[in-house]
Amino acid sequence: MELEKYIGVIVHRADLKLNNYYQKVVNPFDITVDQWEILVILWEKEGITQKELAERLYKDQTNIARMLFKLEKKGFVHRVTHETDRRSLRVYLTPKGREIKAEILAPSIEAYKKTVEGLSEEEVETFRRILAVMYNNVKDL
Amino acid sequence: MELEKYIGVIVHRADLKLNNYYQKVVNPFDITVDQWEILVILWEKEGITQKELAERLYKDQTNIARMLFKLEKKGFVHRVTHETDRRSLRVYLTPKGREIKAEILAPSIEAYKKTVEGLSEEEVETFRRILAVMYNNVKDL
DNA sequence: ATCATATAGTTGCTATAGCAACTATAGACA
DNA sequence: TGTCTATAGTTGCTATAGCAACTATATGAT
Repeated sequence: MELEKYIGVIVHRADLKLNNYYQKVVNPFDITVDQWEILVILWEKEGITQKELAERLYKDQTNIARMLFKLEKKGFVHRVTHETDRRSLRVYLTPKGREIKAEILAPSIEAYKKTVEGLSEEEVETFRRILAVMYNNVKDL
Repeated sequence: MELEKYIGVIVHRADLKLNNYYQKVVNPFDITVDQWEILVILWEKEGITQKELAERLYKDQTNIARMLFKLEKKGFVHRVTHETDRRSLRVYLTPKGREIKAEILAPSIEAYKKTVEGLSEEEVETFRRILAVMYNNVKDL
């Protein structure tokens, strides 16, 4: 069977190119794409714990911790021990972390538009639906 | 804009899950998914150089070299200096590398079937087409 | 033949992914 | 109170990704 027939192979290749492009979009803000994902969640709601952040982003708690460490070092977030559960850390944005929200929106939307260029809304919706089916097909295997 | 609206985000999540599943499929053979990709190419044609392998797989030559080093260490391939261009290395399979070809085929096809379960052939084709459009949209940006 | 440039591959660095082992704290229960 | 178990987070390890700098060899122009 040819390599390109495997869904995982072509999705992986697309993922790399997409990530590459999105990285260029967020580069001017001195963050990585994954760090940007964290910020998107925090712009919506601050004070959540690392564990909640990991669940929300479907990412490993280990890596969320490391990404937050880098974001903290760069001055975008700070972490505070949870008042009633001293095992947990609540994550908050710094002024610097809040500032870039507005600046990054336009280039983000632009990136989305460029990604789906030449496709109808129906096609994009179809794509989302089929991708979700595949995701659910393999997620617990 | 919501995080899940971004194509890169959902494709990335799907990619991770797919890779995770495929890794479990090839685990019994003591290889990683990316090492399997290299073997698939070599099963079709041996003696190609690292550079050709990288181009064929759309991967970084640096990483191909490192993966080949691991495959060589595990005894699946061996590398021979090109006869007329001593900068190049030709990659060949060892008997061990050739052997697993037949064994790995059935589980691979099974994995493909599980991935596209519940989808018609038309839907899978549509998915491939749209993914290709998105890939081409961002590949040179 | 010589010299400049291009190419194949390697090394080193930083990023995320994911797993196992570990620390510290919480919570339940005798 | 003391103990057992569950949970939040960290550390260490190995994998790929991608970029820059480097070595060695090849090639083209003069």
